[in-house]
Amino acid sequence: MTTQRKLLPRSFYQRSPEMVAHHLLGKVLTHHYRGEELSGRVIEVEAYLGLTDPASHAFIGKTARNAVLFGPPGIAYVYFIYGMHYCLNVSCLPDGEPGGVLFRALFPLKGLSTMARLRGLAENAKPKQLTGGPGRLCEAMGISREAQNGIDVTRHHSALQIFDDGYEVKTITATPRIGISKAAERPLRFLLTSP
DNA sequence: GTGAGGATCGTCT
DNA sequence: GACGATCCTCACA
Repeated sequence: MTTQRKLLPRSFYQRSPEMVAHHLLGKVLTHHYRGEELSGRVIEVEAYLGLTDPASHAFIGKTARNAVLFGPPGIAYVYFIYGMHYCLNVSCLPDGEPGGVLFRALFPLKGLSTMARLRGLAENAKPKQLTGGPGRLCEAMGISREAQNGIDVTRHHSALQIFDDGYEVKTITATPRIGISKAAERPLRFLLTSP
């Protein structure tokens, strides 16, 4: 089971957000936080298509906030929402074409006690309480806009990276996206049914 | 167990 | 000046 883990290359992200979202399930998100490794398996994501998707931040055109989505693929896009939460995305498609994938939930693997502390929870907190939700997983992983927006997740020395550890994905379920008001009916949310 | 409402601020009009 | 790719708490059943 413990095969060598491989850092996902930029070409992995240079595809449509739907494809990238689909293939990101089961991969491992890792953040080097103050000398400690925090990591979790990706179990829920959503695709945001760009100029053709009214729910996407990129739909309105390029602005200071969403510039990362219009840049090269494989870059972390972190934004602040509702005055209290951060959400983590990774950019997709070639340079110049906007698109991204939102990380909605992880299954925590390493650094559980640090995650619990960052979330303000007890050591024995359930995975869902720790990293089940876009805002929660950012808090648990120590991710903020100032520090992580614009980071290249395909570089070997990046604080934020995504690996393939050989985990075999069994069943993927597609459902409508959560918490949006426009184009809410499109099935662009993907999740693993058995982590 | 389920549902309503509040917190709180960066970003765009 | 309005609103949002959310989360938490507190009623009520």
